[in-house]
Amino acid sequence: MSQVAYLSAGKREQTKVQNRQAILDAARAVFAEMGYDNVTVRDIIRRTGLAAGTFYNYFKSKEEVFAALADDGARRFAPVLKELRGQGKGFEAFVRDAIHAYFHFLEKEHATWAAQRLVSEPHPHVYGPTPEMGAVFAEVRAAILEETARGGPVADPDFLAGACIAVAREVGDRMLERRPVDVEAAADFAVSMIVSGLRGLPKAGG
Amino acid sequence: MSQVAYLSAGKREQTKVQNRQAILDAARAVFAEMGYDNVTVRDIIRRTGLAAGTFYNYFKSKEEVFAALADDGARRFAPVLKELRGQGKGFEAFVRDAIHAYFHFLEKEHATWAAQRLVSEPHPHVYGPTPEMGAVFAEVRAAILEETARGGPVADPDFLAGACIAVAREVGDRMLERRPVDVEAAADFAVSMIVSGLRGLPKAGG
Amino acid sequence: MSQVAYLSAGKREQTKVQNRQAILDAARAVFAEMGYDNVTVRDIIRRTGLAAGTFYNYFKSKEEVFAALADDGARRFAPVLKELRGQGKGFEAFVRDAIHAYFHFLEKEHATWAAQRLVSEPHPHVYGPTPEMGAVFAEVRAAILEETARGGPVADPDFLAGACIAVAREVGDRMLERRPVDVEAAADFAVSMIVSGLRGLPKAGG
Amino acid sequence: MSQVAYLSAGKREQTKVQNRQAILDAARAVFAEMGYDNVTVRDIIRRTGLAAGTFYNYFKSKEEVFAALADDGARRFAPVLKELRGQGKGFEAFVRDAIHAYFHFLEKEHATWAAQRLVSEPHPHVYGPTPEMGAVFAEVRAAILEETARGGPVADPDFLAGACIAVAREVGDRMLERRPVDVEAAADFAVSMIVSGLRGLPKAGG
DNA sequence: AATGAATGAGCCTTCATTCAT
DNA sequence: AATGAATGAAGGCTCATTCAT
Repeated sequence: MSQVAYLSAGKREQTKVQNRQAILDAARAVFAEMGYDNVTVRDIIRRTGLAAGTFYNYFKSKEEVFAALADDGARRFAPVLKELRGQGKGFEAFVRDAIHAYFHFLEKEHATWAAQRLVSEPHPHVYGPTPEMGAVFAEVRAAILEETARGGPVADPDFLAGACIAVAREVGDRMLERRPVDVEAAADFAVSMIVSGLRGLPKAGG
Repeated sequence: MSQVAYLSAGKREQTKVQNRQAILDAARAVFAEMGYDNVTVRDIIRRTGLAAGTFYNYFKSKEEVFAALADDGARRFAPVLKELRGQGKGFEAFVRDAIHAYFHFLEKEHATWAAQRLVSEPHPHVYGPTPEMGAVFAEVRAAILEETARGGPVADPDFLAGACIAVAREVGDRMLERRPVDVEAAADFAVSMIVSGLRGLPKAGG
Repeated sequence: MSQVAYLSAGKREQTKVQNRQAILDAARAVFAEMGYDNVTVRDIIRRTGLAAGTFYNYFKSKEEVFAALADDGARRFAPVLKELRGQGKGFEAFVRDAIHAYFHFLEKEHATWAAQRLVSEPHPHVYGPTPEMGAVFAEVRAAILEETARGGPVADPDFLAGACIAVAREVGDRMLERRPVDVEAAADFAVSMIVSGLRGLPKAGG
Repeated sequence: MSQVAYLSAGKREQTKVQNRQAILDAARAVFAEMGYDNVTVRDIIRRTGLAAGTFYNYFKSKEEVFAALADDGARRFAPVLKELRGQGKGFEAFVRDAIHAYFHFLEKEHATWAAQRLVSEPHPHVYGPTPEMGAVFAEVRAAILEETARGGPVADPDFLAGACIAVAREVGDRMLERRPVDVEAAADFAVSMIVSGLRGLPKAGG
């Protein structure tokens, strides 16, 4: 029994992992299509082809799937940001790199998300959170605050972080909606807006 | 009943208008308290004290109430923007005035809205649309695009409008969450971010 | 509108009362047939022919229906017991009259209940509480305790009340299961068991 | 595995018996704690630590476990009753001995059961069957009928057996709920009620 | 045999919507 | 028009049972 344990861990375990992933994938898709609030557990499970009850073998609730997705996104994007921060290239370079990294991340990982706004037209859903965004935003915000602490603009940090995030998010969203997706152009625009915007704010000690 | 019909708007008419307004008011309140997605028609009518069926004499659905609220907001805010545009004080002045007008509007009309994000904490709702915002945004966006057309930055207009709106929205939201609500500070910040950001973008013919 | 209020209170109210009664009747029947624990709200509502949701217009839960039935039973039987107590005919006479009253009550009001044990054969349900019984038992118990306090047997009052109730209940149940239902014979038996049993217990001051 | 098959009951056999017993023990415990009706198969197997599917290697359903427990109880209590019957000490002595034996059995075997009614307070569960009780009652009833046949009271045997059983059951239940558990007092009370009660009934040929 | 994930029926409950009054 | 009870479609969730491993 245990002599093959170092292999793929048996068919059962494999299926289990696959199912879990299937649920996560389905959840991501329906969250994107219908917006978190409008999604039901049944919507998620229906898309997987699994039985209704199976969902509850993996997650206790919609919230838990969402959290898992967010963790997932954070786990994958956080290292990138951390490395950028460690490079010590200065504030504007960091913003530039972070935005580019984020936009590339968005594009690579979630090309499918563009559907979100289009599909949800009939109901007044405007900004649906996507799980990874929440996680990513938290990271970006932390990074920005940290940079701010190092002699950056002294404007209200919450307003600042919020505004930067809002711009990146907004432009990133729109980027994904377009065909073809032009990451460079979108990132350049966002960087320009943010960097210029920051320059206009009062500096510490200035 | 009809013996008083010689008045300008018989009692029926009066009640009709009042009921409609009661529903709108209740809807605005519960949208603010629970977030659009979580509101049920029952929540709305329960707050009016009217009977369930009465709702359907005025609106076909929650969506329709939302749209009506948005219209309402637009109707009240649009004239303000229009006047600002007509003053011909130049681009940056317009942005400044528009932002201030919007933030004051937010504060005056909807001081109660600040509750929205706080109460919805337990679930990952991030950006809840509020009806007036949709309408206001549409106005602001149109105004910005118009200004852009007059020799403003040539950056992608969708990105630009989106980014400006996003900043105003984000900062405005955060402003409402604070105690005390400091409209001037928030507006100054938003104006600074946007105006500086715009300056960094390439000008037409530049 | 109000000029007919002294009449049957309008068709709406009438239907409402009828529906409520239909649910109570259905509940009584299925409680009897399947035992309280095994009954689902759907079992109840299914038997009424009403829609599933309608149940919740009248009761919040199975428990509430049960309580309503119990109240009902108590309301109808309590006066009878009270009168018996007031007659001051002495202890044994009271027991005799109470048992007879109870058995007649059982028979008149709930001849349909006999189904209970027979139908529930497949599952090990032994003693299902029936709503009225709970109420009636509470009354009988109180009456017995009161009598006990007047110089009756000094045996443990809980044991005593429990035993009397158990005998009445048991014999009453069996009586209902038989065809024809012979109230007199059953009541005589129960009275005899209880009265003789009581005589064997030590008296106060004896 | 089979290399130890020369033992009286190979390991498999051993485990098989142990698992069966584990399920029975767990079932008894949860029946006592939550009441038969509220117990799910999952509750039972969860307590054993076995896998869900394993349950079905031993029993087809909750009902079957219940029956097995009842058999078990019967198997252990029946010999006691049989011996009492064989002693030929007369009717009342038999009743006395049987009641005492039953109450002692209750106390020894199931001291833990007292929880049953207390924990199930919130719902109107009144008399939950416990497996052994069913078996024991069957035995007691048979014994009583047999004694009745030997010149005892000629009252309706079903009423009589039912009433005796009901008294024993009721008082036994209440006994278990008390602290400390006083078997003698409870048994004396029950015996007194039953014996006196029987004396009041018409004798055969009397 | 034991395992434990998958299944899907079924329960409770809420809700938008209809419609007789 | 206003009323508010009835309706029935979902949705969340649990559970007995099966079955591949």
